Amino acid sequence: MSLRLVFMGTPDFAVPTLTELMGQGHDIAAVYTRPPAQSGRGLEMRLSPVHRTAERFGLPVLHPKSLRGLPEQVVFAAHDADLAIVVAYGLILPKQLLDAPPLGCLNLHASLLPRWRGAAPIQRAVMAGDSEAGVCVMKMEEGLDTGPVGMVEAVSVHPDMTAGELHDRLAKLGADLMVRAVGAMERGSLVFTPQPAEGVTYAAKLGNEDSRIEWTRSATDIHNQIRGLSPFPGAFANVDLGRGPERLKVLKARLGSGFGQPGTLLDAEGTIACGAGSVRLLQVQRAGKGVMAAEDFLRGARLSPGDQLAGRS
RNA sequence: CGCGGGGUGGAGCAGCCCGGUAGCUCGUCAGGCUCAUAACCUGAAGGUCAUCAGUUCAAAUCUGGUCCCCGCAA
Repeated sequence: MSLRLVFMGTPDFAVPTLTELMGQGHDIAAVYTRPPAQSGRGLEMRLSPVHRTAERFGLPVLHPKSLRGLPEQVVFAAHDADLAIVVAYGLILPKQLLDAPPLGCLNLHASLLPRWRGAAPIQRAVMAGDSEAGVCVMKMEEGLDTGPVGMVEAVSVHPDMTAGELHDRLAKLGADLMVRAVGAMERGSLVFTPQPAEGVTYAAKLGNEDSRIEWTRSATDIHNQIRGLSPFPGAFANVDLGRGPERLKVLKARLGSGFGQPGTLLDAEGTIACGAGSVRLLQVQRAGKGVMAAEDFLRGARLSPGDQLAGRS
């Protein structure tokens, strides 16, 4: 009545799927995740979210650095799984491994394929201002997110929705979708449809420059950038409050109504002029400080309408 | 020991370098003005300046320890 699975995943996004599959009573032979790494303040070794979840369930956890080597493939084959479930794992699966389970490998991807193949589909979708997003379950092949799609679920994206909100929504929806897909797989009733050749886009990994706010861009672009990067890693602007440039993360904003010289504070409510239009800050965070409402920031920063965020000059 | 910022009335900050009456912008409460108000005027309450120890006649301010929060980097 249940399948023998191998689960492969790393970040928070993958956790609900693992939890749901457990809840369905599937036999999870092993959980693969990225190896613990030094991260965070103090560079402590940290386990991935999936790693911690798997340990809580008492599941065996494997975290090889790579799956290319023959020994790893032998270990993988020895799990004798019917099917492998891959959700934001972060390692490339070589062909031998993809072919190992009788039912193959299913991947949960957070976009409406073929749009946004790749590393950061949720953020890229929001940053691009997409009004629709979703999750897909596809059968994995060698190419990057190119496999035929078995199930899709779409959601509309509200104009002020953040990537974080969409992420949580899709993680839950995706978990549900994957459970249904696995069930259908078990009954042999899951039909895969090749991805259309049209409409392919790639969601490149987020780089440092992606999070810098350039006030000369249009208000819409900036607003999309802000919500696409919220709450992590956060879009930021360099501001000068009299002690040299410092980082101001903008976690939440909405489109404003004024206009003016890009980068100028227009009113006491925190409206900043952009290249076209303006955005009104709602929630910000100064370097070293906690998240605060824009009005609190303005009070402490002693800025007044007409000031340039980046400083005089 | 990766680099760095910070903990000051309910909120956000200043004061610290050059020790000696607790300040600013708000919020709260009371009263006033007003047809009315989130506006304006007047007044009030509210702080062991994270914590422990040290230096000193005197510490928010200098020194050392501890706890907590956060930015960068990864």
